[in-house]
Amino acid sequence: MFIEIDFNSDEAFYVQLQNQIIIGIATDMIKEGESLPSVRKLAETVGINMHTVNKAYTVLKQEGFIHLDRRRGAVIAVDMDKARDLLEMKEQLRISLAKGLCKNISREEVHALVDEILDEYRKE
Amino acid sequence: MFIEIDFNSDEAFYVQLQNQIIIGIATDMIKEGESLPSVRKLAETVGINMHTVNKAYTVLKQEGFIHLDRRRGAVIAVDMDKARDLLEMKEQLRISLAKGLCKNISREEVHALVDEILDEYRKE
DNA sequence: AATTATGTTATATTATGGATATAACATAAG
DNA sequence: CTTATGTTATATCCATAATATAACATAATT
Repeated sequence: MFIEIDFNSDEAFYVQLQNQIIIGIATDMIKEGESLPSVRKLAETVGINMHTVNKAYTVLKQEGFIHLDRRRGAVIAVDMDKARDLLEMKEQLRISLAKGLCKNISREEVHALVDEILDEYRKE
Repeated sequence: MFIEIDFNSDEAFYVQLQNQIIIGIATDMIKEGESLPSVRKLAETVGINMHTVNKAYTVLKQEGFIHLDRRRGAVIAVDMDKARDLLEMKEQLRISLAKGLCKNISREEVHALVDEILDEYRKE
């Protein structure tokens, strides 16, 4: 299992789960159609409460990354809607780019950073 | 004053202040060397408590956007350290780009989004 | 010199959200 | 029939956000 909780982080446990699962999907460590462990199993293996895992799964479902059904568990099923997804990413980038502008980070440097990160994800 | 609190937002008041001030700096609405209102004045004009403004200012100081001194108030003074600032932005971009990968947003589309946002900031 | 405004610190209270602990339920799998 | 599953329901504990007062030292103003 590629999921691990940092108990010293100030990030909420359920957010850590979310992010690691999303990175897992992005890097093909877990693929469309495959299942995540049950809420109880994952809770046990990473050492946190069942309800915390359940919350992460619920949010991931709402954001269109997984589909929950009783037979197959938490199945990776990415919901796509280009217009909506682009708008969402735009919102997420706004503050970071404003900070970058303040700090004199150029457009080219941002592009380079984006390429770096995408390359890292593609190689893993 | 370009700062306004959305009392219905789920974002913390002090985070709203932070972000709006950062955007204010990025868009040159407030320039290096100029001062923000005192914690008490800003608190009164936007309708929140003094300590909430103080927290926002304290965080902005720690992140290197303003400098607090007793004579001139909260002065815009952006601290730059390219290596550190680039690393910080990289961390901030990681999750958003992972989400984008899951949703099949291409490198070119991300670059276009970045350009869009930067253009918006530059025109204001 | 006295007053005012400032950032700063301290304490206390309330509300909200994160995390945990049990428990129970309907349903699907074994 | 038993087990495991997602789901729902309470309840408690703790940290954080926000507010309310209060006080203090220092700088600016009068």
